[in-house]
Amino acid sequence: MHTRKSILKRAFFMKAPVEVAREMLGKYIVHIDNSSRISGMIVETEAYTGPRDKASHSYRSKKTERNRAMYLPGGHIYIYLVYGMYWQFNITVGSKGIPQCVLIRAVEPSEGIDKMIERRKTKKILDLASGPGKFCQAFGFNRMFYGLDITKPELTRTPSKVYLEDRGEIIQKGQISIAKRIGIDYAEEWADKLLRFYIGSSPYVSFKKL
DNA sequence: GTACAGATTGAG
DNA sequence: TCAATCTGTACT
Repeated sequence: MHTRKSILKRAFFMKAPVEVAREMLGKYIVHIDNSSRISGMIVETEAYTGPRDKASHSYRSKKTERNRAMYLPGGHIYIYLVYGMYWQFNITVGSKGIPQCVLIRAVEPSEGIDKMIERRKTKKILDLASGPGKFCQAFGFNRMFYGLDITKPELTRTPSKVYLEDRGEIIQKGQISIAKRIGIDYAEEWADKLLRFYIGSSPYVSFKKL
């Protein structure tokens, strides 16, 4: 059977964060630059649902120099530094002016594994992208990617192209595990909401158990 | 201006 | 268990 690869378009991201977070599982994130082509299957995501969400940088519609990309239409990159050293890669979701996004927390490496090993300084495939900071390091994502539109890679003027691709992987509903988000204990009642999604059988997720 | 916590990670 | 180290916020 033949499956066609297709780049995910704007419409894919113009939905509720929870819906997009679930549908991103099984999709491939691709980064092409001058020297390499890197890709992997997304196996873990988190939804950040907007101004009411106490865990979100856009809680109470806050707008700062750091988070202004959250207000872009669905399909743009919101990337920021945490703990002074690790990048976190989000994709905006929904309409312009509504600050929602999905965080990519873990990826199963596919193409460019040698390059990932070089950047991550480990040969353990399970450690290459099994966490949001690890994933960014493996893929070479940093502030240069801030605000890029991943639905129009052909228009990108930077040397790098980034997009999500559907390669025909089917993730059944029963394969998706749901849990609390990681590292947001300060978010009171929002800390307990089940907004993390991952492929339960994947060894490439950031935490092996709940 | 100072102080401090954070959507994490790897070493000890 | 802890420290690395940048950004935003709440103070002085």
